[in-house]
Amino acid sequence: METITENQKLKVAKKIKKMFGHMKRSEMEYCPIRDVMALASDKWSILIILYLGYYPVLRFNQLKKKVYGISNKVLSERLKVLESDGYLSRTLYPEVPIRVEYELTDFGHSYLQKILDLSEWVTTYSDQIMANRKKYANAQG
Amino acid sequence: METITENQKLKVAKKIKKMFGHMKRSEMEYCPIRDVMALASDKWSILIILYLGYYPVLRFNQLKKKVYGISNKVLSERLKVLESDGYLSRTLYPEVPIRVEYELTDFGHSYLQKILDLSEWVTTYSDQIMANRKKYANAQG
DNA sequence: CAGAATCCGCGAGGATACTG
DNA sequence: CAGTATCCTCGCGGATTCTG
Repeated sequence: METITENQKLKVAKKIKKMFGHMKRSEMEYCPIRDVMALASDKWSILIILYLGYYPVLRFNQLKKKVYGISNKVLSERLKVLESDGYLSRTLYPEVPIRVEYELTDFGHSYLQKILDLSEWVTTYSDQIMANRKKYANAQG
Repeated sequence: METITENQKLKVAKKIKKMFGHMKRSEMEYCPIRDVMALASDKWSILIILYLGYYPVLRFNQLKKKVYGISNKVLSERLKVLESDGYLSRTLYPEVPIRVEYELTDFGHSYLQKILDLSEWVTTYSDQIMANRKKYANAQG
């Protein structure tokens, strides 16, 4: 683990102040950043976005198979939210039977890249985290 | 919104394959990345980490005041998890009355920087997301 | 096929009181 | 002061059935 200098810590503090400093404590509850993140950072949404990043376009039931274990209800809910926020597009083909295709928007792709960045970071440190967890568990008995 | 090229999309797909391709679908449920993320990306944990990034060291009740609205139970739970995973350190001073201080580890600082990166991205696009949301809501009636 | 509707369980999280 | 211990509720998410 590379050590973080005092200077870097100061920079971070400054950045936090810039980003959140203008907010009152009671407003932090409704912080737009958390609001935005909350809707697209849950377990199912991330999986949906990952699969749509891997397979360019997927239909409802295809997604349901890929996103192992998700229910109809939750899948359609998440898709609505993700469409509403602009992460993906929904295209309906009025054939018989009906066909609906989902794919990431440019915005969705942009988000996906951020997620992958974070995932890489997590991957780098996950062993260390697991070790920490074990050590802590043993220390607690 | 800058357009994303087909080439970039391919790169992303490749990266996804590299990171997740070796996993079976049923294993995605227990993906270590999601496991790690889940514990440190919830609403309260992020606030705790943010405040500890801004104030170098805080005691239990100080945190409780800063992290507006959190309950005793949840705060102590989150602190345990975050300590267990190595994001922060807990130092107990056996005075009377007792004193306990929390502060970020280097690892926690590293995570904080990732969070801030993501926040900056969200900030850049939050207006657009809100606009999308409104447009979608109106379209649905 | 792509969802909507309904019902239900359970577990995270809140409020409060208590303790070393 | 720094947390436990309890109790309770409320809403997410799962399973199933139904429909255009």
